Amino acid sequence: MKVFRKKNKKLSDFLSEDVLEVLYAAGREQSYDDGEMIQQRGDKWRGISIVQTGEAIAANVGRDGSIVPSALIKPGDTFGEFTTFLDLPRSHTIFANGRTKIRHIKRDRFLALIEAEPAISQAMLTLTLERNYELVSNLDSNRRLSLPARVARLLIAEFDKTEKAGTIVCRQEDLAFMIGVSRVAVGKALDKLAAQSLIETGYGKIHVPDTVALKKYLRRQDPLSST
Amino acid sequence: MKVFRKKNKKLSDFLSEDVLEVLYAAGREQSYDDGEMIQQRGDKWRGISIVQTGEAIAANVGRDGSIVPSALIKPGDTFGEFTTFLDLPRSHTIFANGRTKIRHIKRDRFLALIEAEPAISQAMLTLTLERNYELVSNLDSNRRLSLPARVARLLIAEFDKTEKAGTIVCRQEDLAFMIGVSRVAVGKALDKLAAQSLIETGYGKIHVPDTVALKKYLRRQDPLSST
DNA sequence: GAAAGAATGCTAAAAAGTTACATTTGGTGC
DNA sequence: GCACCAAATGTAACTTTTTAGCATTCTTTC
Repeated sequence: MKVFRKKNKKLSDFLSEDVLEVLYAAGREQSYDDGEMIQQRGDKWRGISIVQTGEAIAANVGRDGSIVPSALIKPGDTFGEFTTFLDLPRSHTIFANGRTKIRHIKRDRFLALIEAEPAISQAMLTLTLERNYELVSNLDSNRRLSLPARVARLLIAEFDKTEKAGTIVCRQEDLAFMIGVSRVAVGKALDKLAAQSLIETGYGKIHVPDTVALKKYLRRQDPLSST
Repeated sequence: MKVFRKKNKKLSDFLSEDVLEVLYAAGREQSYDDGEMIQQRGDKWRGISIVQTGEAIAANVGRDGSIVPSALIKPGDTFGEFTTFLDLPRSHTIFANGRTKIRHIKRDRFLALIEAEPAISQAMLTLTLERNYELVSNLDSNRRLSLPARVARLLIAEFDKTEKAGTIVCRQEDLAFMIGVSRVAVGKALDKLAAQSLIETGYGKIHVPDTVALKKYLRRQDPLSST
């Protein structure tokens, strides 16, 4: 399964080298083999973890026992905030995707650290607000927009602002998962977009001949959209 | 329209009297009459606002121009975080609901303040993470659960943990709005719950004779649910 | 206690989404 | 290059939800 790249900012974008070093020094680095479990949903271990090299996949177990990946965690990304600040157990099971090194910082140690270095909690606050905003605007779009528009929104997000055209390599099933509907529904939505020549579908890929036109289409559907 | 109460924590739950005083002193108090507009979607004014007395309603403008309330902001609640930390324009239009006093703190002033008082950004971080967690678990439920189960979940959230039974005063339309479906669909879902004697519907109210039974029903539908 | 307004109930048709199964596509080994 | 297999997409029947209209029931108020 393809997990779409998150283009989000990271802690390291907000912290100076000095602070980062202090932060890293507070943790214990651990290596994981490809596929190895890093944490399990429900685990009580509390603290912040930072991916150093490699990547990890956060997943949930579906009702039928199948494993449903939900996010790709890349170098510089953190997880464990809920356990550290909200006293909640781990909400996802996380696996290493390829050989991966992760730095774990114990809760108490981390809390002491942000006491000493206020920049850390401010950086985390900014990141969390960003994520929050993203969640809210997704929720909002999903309410107001038709499925073709939501698909268009997702496709647009995969392009950099300046790209005029391009091909996205992904299966319809991946899009379906991200949006939270069935593959068939996505297929129909893609048909509708294709009927307006906004996209061209292929086997395992989708070509967008004119990103500007697609954005214009989305704006027509969603006047409030600022994206 | 009834807007469901948020039972969330507030900044004041995390900050000492001293810090709170400093925070309040940094702002300028402003009074609003009932219905007066406090901010408008798109406004560029940056800073944090804290409700002191009264309450405010955050709303969005629907596609048809109708005003759709989306949250009730109560004393102690804050808004404006996105504008302060993410450089985004105001995402909602906010009206005073009854005579309301609000303390506005300018962005630069606020940033200087959290530099001096790290406890503030840490408190905000905790609050934001909490909200984040709520959003994620909602998103998740909505994906996996049938409509009756989602309705049940919403009803359960209205009770305190200890309450064994009770009546919720709300229109089906309010439930529909919160879940994001039509009133008719909610009506049918309520019928299904009523058929299992989990609830009793009334005019503008819903009675839950046994919250434990309702929770049990929800858990049956959603094994992952911890709520 | 009648009238007006508010909320729910009901119906039917259309739209959107799901499930299960069929077909097409692209790679692999020979 | 061809036969085959797995992966990805397409199709069709079915279910859920929406929309929209009107009917009914409940509450408040005069």
